[in-house]
Amino acid sequence: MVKNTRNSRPFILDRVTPLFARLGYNGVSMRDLATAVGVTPAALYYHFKNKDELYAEVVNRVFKKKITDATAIMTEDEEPVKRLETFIVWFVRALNKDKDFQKLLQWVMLDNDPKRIQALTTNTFQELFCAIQNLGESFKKQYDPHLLATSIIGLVLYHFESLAVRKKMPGRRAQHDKAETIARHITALLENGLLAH
Amino acid sequence: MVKNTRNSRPFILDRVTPLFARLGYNGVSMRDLATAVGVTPAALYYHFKNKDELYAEVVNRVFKKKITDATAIMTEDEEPVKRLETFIVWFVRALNKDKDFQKLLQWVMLDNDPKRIQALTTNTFQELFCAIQNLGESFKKQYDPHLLATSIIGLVLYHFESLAVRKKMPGRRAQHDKAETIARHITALLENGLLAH
DNA sequence: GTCTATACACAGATAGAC
DNA sequence: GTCTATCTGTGTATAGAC
Repeated sequence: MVKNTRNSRPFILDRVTPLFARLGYNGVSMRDLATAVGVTPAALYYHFKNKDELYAEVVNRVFKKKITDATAIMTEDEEPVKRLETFIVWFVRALNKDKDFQKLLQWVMLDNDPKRIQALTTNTFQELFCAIQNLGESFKKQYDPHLLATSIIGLVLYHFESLAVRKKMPGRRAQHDKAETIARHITALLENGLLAH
Repeated sequence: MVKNTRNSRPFILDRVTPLFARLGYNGVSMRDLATAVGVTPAALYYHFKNKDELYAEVVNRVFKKKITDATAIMTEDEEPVKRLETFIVWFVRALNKDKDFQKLLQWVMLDNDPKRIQALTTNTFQELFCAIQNLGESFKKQYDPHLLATSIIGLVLYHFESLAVRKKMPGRRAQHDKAETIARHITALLENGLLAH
């Protein structure tokens, strides 16, 4: 029987996600998290076995829906160029809108636990990565699919990963933050390259 | 007067760098670091004011020389295409060879301290970033220099940031780890794009 | 210059009252 | 379902012996 629906699992995850996203697993304590939820640490342990499980649920919840959406886009029955463009626009928008998603993606890449990496890869990323690889193959034989998929993802991601540093750079303008501007730049560069005439 | 030269500052930094690189600032304790050096925590506090200073020195030392080398390459008196290619080869090789450099670069991007970000940006990254921006401008007017510089860096970096996850992906081959292969792929993609005929 | 010993705050986690 | 109280380990950091 639920005594206080405000503090059930989804509510806790909502409150806790931004903290993990900003400071990482080792950057926050159960006390910090409890404070953010508005309860005591003991209450957290009623709902989640330990800190690890809480973190895993946060990451899972944030990624699951996004990746499903993305995979749907990638397997649509469109011509390759169109599919690539749709994906880039979706990816840029998702990263721009959901900062927690973007940050957690960054933290997850630095994780050292082989089990967590394995789980995340096979359960979450694999399907999308393969879809991007397949898309890449439909362009030209000259590019290795694995390397091409990596390049595409990195090209998009880094515009957000580097934000804190780039903000301090000379030549920086407000328009560089707009999702549409970034998406258009990436698409053009990826399709035409630097030396197109 | 130096009693034990084995444990002076450079020696400590050497021993401590891989730990910070692998686990991040919050992932290691002064006890861990002292053990890696082969001394007690108290000895560490004789050489460094606190953990913050130790970390700052590690990051600074690892980045300083690399960035100087890179900036030299970027300001050489060569034609743009050649300069870009040289830079990419250098960058890929540096990331491939020095895993600590690569990992610290990743950790630094997740730092939340405005002071540390500011210091690192102006003292370390700015010069190189501007050089890449300038190089980008010599290609075509159609690409925004700031966005283009970001794209080039991200294109290279992500091949290394994503390594742990990509290792578990189907379609992965040993050649994808070779610096030359990665550099050639990135250069080709960047210059010609996906739709070149 | 490095040690032993230790202070003291804070970490994750649990027991048991309500 | 959430609390108070608390255990135990580990965190950063220092004092003072050698």
